[in-house]
Amino acid sequence: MELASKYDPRAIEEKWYQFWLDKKLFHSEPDNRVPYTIVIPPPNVTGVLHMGHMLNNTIQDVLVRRARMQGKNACWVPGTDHASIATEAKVVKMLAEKGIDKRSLSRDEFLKYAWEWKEQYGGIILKQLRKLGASCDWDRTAFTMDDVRYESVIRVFVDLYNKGLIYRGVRMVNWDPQALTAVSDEEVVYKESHGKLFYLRYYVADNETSSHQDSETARSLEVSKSQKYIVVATTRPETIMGDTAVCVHPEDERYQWLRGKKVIVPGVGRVVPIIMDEYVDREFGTGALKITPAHDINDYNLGMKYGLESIDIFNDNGTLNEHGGKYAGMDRFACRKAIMKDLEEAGLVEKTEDYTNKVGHSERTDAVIEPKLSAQWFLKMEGLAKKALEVVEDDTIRFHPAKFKNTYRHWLENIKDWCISRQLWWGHRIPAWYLDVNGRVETIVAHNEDEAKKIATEKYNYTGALRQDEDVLDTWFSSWLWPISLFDGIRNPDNPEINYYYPTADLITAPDIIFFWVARMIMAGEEYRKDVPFKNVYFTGIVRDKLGRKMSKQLGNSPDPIELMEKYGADGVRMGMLLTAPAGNDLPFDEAICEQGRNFSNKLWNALRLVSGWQIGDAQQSAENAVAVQWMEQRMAQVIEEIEKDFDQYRLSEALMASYKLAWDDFCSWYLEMVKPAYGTPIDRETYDATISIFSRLMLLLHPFMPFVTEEIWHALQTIGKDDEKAAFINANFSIMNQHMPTSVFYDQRMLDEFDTAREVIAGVRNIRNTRNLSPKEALEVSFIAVDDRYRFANFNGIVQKLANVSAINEVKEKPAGAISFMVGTMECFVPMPENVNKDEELKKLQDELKYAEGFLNSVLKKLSNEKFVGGAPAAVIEKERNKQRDAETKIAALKAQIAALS
RNA sequence: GGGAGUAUAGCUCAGCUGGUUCAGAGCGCCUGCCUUACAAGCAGGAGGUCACUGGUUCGAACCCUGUUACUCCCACCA
Repeated sequence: MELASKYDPRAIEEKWYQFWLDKKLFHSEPDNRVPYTIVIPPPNVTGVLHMGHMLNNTIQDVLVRRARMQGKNACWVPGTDHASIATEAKVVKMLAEKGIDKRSLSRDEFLKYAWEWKEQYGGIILKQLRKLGASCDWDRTAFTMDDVRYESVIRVFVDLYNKGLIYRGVRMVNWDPQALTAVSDEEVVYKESHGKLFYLRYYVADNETSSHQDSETARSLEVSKSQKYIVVATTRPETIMGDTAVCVHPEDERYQWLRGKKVIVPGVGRVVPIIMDEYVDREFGTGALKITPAHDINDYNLGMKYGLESIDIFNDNGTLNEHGGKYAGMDRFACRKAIMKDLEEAGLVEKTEDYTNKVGHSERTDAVIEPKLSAQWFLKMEGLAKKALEVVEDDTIRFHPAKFKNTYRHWLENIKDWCISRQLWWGHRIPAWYLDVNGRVETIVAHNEDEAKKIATEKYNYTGALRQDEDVLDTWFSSWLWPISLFDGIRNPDNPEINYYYPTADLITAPDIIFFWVARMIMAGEEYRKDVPFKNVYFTGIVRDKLGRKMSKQLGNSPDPIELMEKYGADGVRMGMLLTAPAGNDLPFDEAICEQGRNFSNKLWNALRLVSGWQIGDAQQSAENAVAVQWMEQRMAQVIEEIEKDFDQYRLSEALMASYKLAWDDFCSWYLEMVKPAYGTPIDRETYDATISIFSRLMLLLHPFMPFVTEEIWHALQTIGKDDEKAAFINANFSIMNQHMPTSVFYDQRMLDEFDTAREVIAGVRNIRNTRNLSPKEALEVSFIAVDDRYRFANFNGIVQKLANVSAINEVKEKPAGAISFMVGTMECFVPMPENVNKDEELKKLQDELKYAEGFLNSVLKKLSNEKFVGGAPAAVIEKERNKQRDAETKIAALKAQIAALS
């Protein structure tokens, strides 16, 4: 059968993926083999594949495929994440486009829309992963909100609550007054904004009784201009209604006189204490800070520390509430203007400056974020963090690259309790119910409403309606259970699956979620399995564009992965990504590198074309071919050893590069050229079989990286020249996927060294041809003087003759007259060519070489004459230096002789 | 502001325990080739003061000091 000269991945990739699915080759069930488990970092259920996924999943697939071929029971579990914030935002937007306001819907109505959305768009990304060749066990596909996972989350919440690790508390959240929801820190974007810095006078209240006076009296005090005051700088004068203290640095000499005093909030008349705390930056403004505990996170912390009152002056929509006094009902920004006007008039403003600072805006609505106190659920971190840190510190879990240990440690040592509630509807609703008993609100945490009702009856003798908490859990509160919940290890902690597959082997993820996800999975693992969730964490880099910018939708600098795969083939794109992606390094993505991958597929394809065209003759194997096969075997064993080492250290790009060079350079450029029969002549059976075998094993080595082209070629090689057996072979489930990965074996280093010499001789001859414009068809002669057995290459004589088109190779004692020379180690090689020798050129070349050799010898001699070196360096090192000396001396003598002969 | 990291060829990176002729690889570039598998190819070649500075050592790309530049993470200044 004729093969096209260009490899076309499209049909081939589709064919084999379907084949693998049909034969259920990705499916895993517990058995006697060693398990190798990877759980996918679940992408957002409504997301689409981007370059980050491509990288991440390619790496997972490489590891899984390799493990499978190593005879392990490989199981890669796919799934998606409900991604509460992102998904809810998308649904809200979709509804808005239809003219539906989320606030007009009931929770159930909204969730119905959300589920519809999920059914429609959910899982697109998993389909896309198939194009990439991902060998996931699709039968196990999970979703963080499917029944098993939902129930697992609820159980864990109840369990942790009962253990006293979950509590409800008040915390400052980022409030979006437009969307009327709290948003996470990640959804706040800080923007430079030009505002003003207002300097306000806070008069000292001398009369101690003034703190109990009504505001009328206070206001009359305030107009008494004879009194002293302190000036406070603020960007947000509208919040002074919530001021409950003024803070200065305890060592600030300017304000020592205020120690223990009280001041009057301008325009408000409230008398508040002066407090002293080192938090204050003396350099900023006037070194005095007004404290508004309800509306600033730092003020809130100081308020807690000094037991200050917290006065919330805003409504949820950003207008002032009843605490705003005359400004009540006014928008916060309108209020800012109004209040400044009033203060100016009252003479309470010292000055106003232009000021640029960063103001948090909501990523979604662009509204200015208002810090707001609200009740939230928290998970205590202390005990969990301690264990999670230990297992990484003692290398029970290894990070690749290890530098991320530092980041991890730093975070865990400064960890705060985890706020696990979110004011959203899409997610796992918090299983807490409230009831009023004798005017008090009681909380019941239960697995479901029925259980809650039962508890209400038993504990409080209450049979009325229960009110469930409106919030849902942070998305990470389900993903942290992922390695356990995927195998139902929360609900059924002793089931055969969890016992077999857990702990998983490797986790492949991006470093930006080391805290959100990695650390928390480790905590959950320790808490619910008393064991780590994985043994290695491979941190991928971030995919950037050529200019080093992060890929993003806004910039439009992200190529569409599907289009890329159509252009270069999935194998080409996989290889392109892996070649530039050492662990933990950012990856400046350039389409050109996928081209390299495509070219490589094509190279392999053409090697198949070559081999499949060979006719087999009756001749005995020639000595040259026998040597070629032997050498290729040695070389392959050597590279396999390298590859194994690379994989052990998770250096995937190095492993791929080594395989690439083995296939392209050693196999195609050298080996195939060595054994390739002349046009029209057959090849001997022995060499042919060896070539098929080597080629096949090469495909095995490459298969984890380039699954499609290797399966195609491997199949072709097994059935080459046996068209009638092809169908049966395919039906028999034979796949490269379940072949055994070649392992390293002993190899003969001397043979490899000898070939290197031969290769240099070949290169030397080719170079002479090249520089002198000699046709490759014109056979040349080579002679050499070998003073050192290390540089003999007798076994490769025939090969040198074939590849360099040399008619004869002679060992000589003296340099032949009229020859061009070159050196390989200490061996002098000559190509007799009297008519072509340019004496001056030759002389210059030789003299340059001599100069270098002499310089080199000098440095070696210097070392060897240094007593401290001879005394201090290891014997092996000294021996090496002696060898260098001998080699250099030999070479210098040879060069001098040549120079003498020429001149 | 706190923490971590990086700096080697035009680009992206290796260089492991300081010691081979150590200054490497891939891509790119240059030259010559449509040589019966492959121009998505073949052969050959040029490219670097290992950021800078001082030190340790018989010996430094590698260890230490400082400087500079960049990157990332965390916190965020009224």
